[in-house]
Amino acid sequence: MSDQREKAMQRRSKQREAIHEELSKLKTHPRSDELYAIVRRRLPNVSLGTVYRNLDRLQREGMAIEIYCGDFVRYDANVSPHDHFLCRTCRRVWDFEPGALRQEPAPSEPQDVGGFRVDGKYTVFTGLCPDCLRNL
Amino acid sequence: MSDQREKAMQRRSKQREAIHEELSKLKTHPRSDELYAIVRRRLPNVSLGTVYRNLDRLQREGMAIEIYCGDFVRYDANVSPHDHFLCRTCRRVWDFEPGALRQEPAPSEPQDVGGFRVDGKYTVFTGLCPDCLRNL
DNA sequence: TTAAGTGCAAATAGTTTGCCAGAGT
DNA sequence: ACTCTGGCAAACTATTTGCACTTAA
Repeated sequence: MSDQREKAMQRRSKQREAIHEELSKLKTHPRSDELYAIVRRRLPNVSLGTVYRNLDRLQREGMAIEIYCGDFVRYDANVSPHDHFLCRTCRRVWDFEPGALRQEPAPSEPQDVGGFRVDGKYTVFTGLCPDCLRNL
Repeated sequence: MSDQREKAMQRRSKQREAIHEELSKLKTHPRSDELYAIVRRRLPNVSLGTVYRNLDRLQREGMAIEIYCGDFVRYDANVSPHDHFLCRTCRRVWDFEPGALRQEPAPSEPQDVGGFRVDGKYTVFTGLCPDCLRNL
């Protein structure tokens, strides 16, 4: 009764490495197209589809997280638990450690709560960033 | 120096009323197309564009909230602070009051934190819902 | 009467996918 | 060699928008 399926062999690729490295350097939580432009400076032939495929894979493997911003997704190579701030005006995302608004950290192991298996949590604060507040 | 601009007059419409009422009846956090199908039973000629326009307006007026699910948006007429759970498999959204994982409520008034004006907060837990856990 | 709101369809934009060539082990 | 991975472009899907017509006030 054992599962006979072969696990697909995982190969490394310079594209995925470049995508992960460039994402790791950034603190700006780039959109796919922004990261694509940056990776293209290193690998001029990389395609946007490859960026999407690898961001999805990195996320599934726990090496990146997705931040849903409504009209698009932003990516972050910092997978340690932290919150974000989404500016309603410029739609940039910032890391946020709000002191007085401190959150419970996400469970590090999947945890069963009321019949749900919780394996992640994300908190996004919304409002106006300092730049947009200044230009009000 | 006073602002002479006329504020645009706001009219009621049976479409917006129907959209808000039907959304209020639902506890399922529908997608736009799901709500569209329901409203269409009352107003067979409403268009999807009208549903979008009014959901956006209800949200801006504080009568509904948007829940970003990555590939689409879900809507909720319950604007009182509460968290959500997004199932990674079926991508349904549930209300979530996680007891041990209790959150700080969102600030009811805009609050300035480290140069940011925070006017909202949303927390989404992710994982597997009871149904999908059963079918594993 | 008049401009806000709607219906419709076309346009937009982010993301996904099929296919075949290319590369990692 | 075997098959995972990528490049490319077409396809897909949620959402937005332009425009002429309705309708609330």
